[in-house]
Amino acid sequence: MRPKNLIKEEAIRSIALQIIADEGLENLSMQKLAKAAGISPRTIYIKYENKEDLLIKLFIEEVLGAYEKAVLKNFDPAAPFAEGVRKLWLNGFHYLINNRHAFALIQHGKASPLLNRAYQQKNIKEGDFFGPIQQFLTLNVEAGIIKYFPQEVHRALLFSPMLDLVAEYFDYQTRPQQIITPETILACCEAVTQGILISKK
Amino acid sequence: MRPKNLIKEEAIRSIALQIIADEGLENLSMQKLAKAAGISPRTIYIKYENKEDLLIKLFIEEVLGAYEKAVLKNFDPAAPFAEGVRKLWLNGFHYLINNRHAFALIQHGKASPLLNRAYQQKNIKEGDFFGPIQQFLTLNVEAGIIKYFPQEVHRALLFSPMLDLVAEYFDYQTRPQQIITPETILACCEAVTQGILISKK
DNA sequence: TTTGTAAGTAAACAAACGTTTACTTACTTT
DNA sequence: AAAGTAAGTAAACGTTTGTTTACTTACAAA
Repeated sequence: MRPKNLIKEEAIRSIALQIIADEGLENLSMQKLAKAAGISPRTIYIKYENKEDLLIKLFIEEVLGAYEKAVLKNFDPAAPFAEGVRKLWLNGFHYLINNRHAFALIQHGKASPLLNRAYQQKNIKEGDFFGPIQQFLTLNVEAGIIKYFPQEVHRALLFSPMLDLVAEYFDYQTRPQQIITPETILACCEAVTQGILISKK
Repeated sequence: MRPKNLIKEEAIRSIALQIIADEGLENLSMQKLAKAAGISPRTIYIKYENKEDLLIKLFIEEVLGAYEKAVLKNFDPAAPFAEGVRKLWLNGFHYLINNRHAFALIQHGKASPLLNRAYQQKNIKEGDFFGPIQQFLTLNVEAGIIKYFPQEVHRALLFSPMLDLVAEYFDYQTRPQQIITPETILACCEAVTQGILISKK
């Protein structure tokens, strides 16, 4: 039996991400993708059931999986709160600005009903997505260091500004001066941290 | 000369928004839209140059315009900082949870290169988009009440968690218990406010 | 070295795409 | 009341869509 050509599999995924980032999800077609990857449309269907299957696997496995790994790299849930948040911010920020295509699909994941549903199902099936972060937050709530919120709310407060700053970073890449510097990121990280600390009166 | 039927114009816009919210931008087609609105495809082309023109006008005029108006309703740039932010949060949150279709297109605006470009151009042409908020922030920076950041960064810190919470609100609408309550919103609003205040030591 | 078989290709399928053509309708102006 | 005209329709344009059919290729196992 002829073995799968893994290089072609990788080409499909990376070129699909590139088209989505440059032209949007609405402009990705199977035929365009095949032509850009230098393969027959049929070959895509050997590796993926159909277009939806390709998009979902791209989003969940290729993008979210790698993003989670990058964010959690060298992260210690037992670290002091401010230090832990800083680690997560810097990991996430550096990964995303160096992986523009992945960031683009993450943004699509918040807009497209198809990807949104897939994400919700993944979150339900594997409750431990970004598990160490949940553990980290629970520890700090129980220690009376930060305010209690449901985990989704904690995530919105702590990390959604970071994603917005990545978007601004890319916007400013085409302009003469970048305003999203490493110092900006650290200052913003401190601000969100300060926001959910229980203030010592 | 036969006058334009404004009811049909409104139908095109509202049904387009509905399709985008329910099926995603990638599943909106001119023929599908015409059929759903009970009109001929040609009629859409009387009011819009082409599909891109329709999407951009929907996004900029119909959605962002109305959103800006709702957020700024009864907002006073001279109000105390915490009070002003609270007003903006409540205005925005209530508008978005009552206008699911508008929220969906705003999310697409962050993902789709077409809409993203259109937004950037609008922002460059009319520098006063969300002008009263800029004024409000400048006032509070100059008074030494809040930390200085570029306006885009201020907006990321103050408002991106709110949009994320709206997304969570809709996610939880299909589940037995809503976790994003008015109390949650107020508590989160206080957290982001606390984050950018200059702490009195 | 031959053979079995899944991986891969080129070409095609019907359906749907964005947009236009040819025509009719309804209202304003005279 | 008649004429002029932009709004509107039904049907079609050529192209592209997602997916499949019929065939070839390249490798593992025998």
